[in-house]
Amino acid sequence: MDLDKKVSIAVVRRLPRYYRYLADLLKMDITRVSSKELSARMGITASQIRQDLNCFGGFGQQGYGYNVESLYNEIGNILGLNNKYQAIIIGAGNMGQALANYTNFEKRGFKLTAIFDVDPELIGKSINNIGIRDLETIDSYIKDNKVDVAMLCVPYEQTPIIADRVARLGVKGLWNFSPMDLELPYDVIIENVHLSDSLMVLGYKINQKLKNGKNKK
Amino acid sequence: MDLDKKVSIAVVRRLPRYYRYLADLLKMDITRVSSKELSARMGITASQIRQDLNCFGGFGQQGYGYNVESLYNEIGNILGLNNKYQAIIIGAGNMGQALANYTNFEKRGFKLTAIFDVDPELIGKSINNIGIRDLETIDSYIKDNKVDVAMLCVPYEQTPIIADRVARLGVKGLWNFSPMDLELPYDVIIENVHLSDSLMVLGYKINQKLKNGKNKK
DNA sequence: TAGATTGTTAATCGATTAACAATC
DNA sequence: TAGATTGTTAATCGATTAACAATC
Repeated sequence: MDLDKKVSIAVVRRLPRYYRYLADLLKMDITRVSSKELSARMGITASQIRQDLNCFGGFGQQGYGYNVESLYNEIGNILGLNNKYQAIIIGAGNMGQALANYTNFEKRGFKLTAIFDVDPELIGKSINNIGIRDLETIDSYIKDNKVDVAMLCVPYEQTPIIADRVARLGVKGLWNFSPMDLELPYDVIIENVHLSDSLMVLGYKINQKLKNGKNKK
Repeated sequence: MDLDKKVSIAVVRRLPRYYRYLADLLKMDITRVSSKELSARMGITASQIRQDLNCFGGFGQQGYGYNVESLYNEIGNILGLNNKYQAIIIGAGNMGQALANYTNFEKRGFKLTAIFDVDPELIGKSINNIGIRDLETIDSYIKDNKVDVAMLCVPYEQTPIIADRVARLGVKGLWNFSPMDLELPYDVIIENVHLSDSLMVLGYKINQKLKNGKNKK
């Protein structure tokens, strides 16, 4: 419980995985788990599991292991899933609509409150009970509603412009779906989802496998 | 050009980023770039850039740097963007539809040939000129059409079942959008897009920032 | 108590950065 | 040629793994 030594991003990115595996165990009514058992399930070393968890506190008990439910809750807290960060989606195209239909924002610590677009066809409609508003009105909306997070699903060229605009208005975090690395001169947290990068990496991996297959002959 | 020392995944995941930045330079009609200049743009060290590129070959020239266009093409080749991996989308819900509307598959080395779903309302319709077929018919489709990649956008519970099914049929790679880590006893390449994990990490980062802000006072 | 398993320190491994000879 | 910049080796840094005393 002392900490505030900086936790590396590698550790942080494993937290949601732990959380998922613990949810599975919970569902199976398993009440305790050792780092060794979890290691076998997850395919990472028991040592790493213990190291990772100890970045945040001593959640286990010698000779016993970890209580599944309490560890699950602890990790949920660390991830801030109990938050209600006010979130908006900008861009109601395919990706924006897919996101808007995501039903687990609240379980992840977010609350979707509005969607914005420029298309008159879309403005006024609703997705999942969330209204689509005119992008022109976004400034006052953010000011009035203390928006914490903007989810950016706008076309490539628009992305840096909109990102800058909402960052100026005090949004704390951006979830960016455009294939670019945003650089903002503000103190804004950015989490990128680079789908096309991921796709290219998939292509690379398949190539490698095929190549190696041939070489082995 | 010797290589086949294994390239680490960290390096591979940077390749699409290099590719994007080089595309930007190309668009600006910049013909040459040094690792130092690229370093300044990308915010990674020049040393790392040179190390990364030299995993694949000596693309530069002493005293000159790198030719933007040829480096761009080289990286495209390494990523296999000239491939035409036959791809199908399984699940025509929100995410599946968003993917189906993605227009750059061919630029990324993939060709979308079919979409599958179980919903009678959807079967027979088309997205982006690609027909939605009955999931029941997927086995014969994969056999007849030599499908390389399946993009999994099916509900959580279905995912491992469908993944196993298409893996058995010889699909080479899976692009998985379900929040689970697929484990298949086959030699299948898996690339995960864990959107909810990404969202939780965003939440974590925002929490940390807020916490540190308070501590600093 | 004896056995099990953590929390934590120390050792190893791999990735990043620095340095510089090679060379365009 | 002199200057610039690569390719590559060596040094550093950080993350993962191993080991084990502490303790439930």
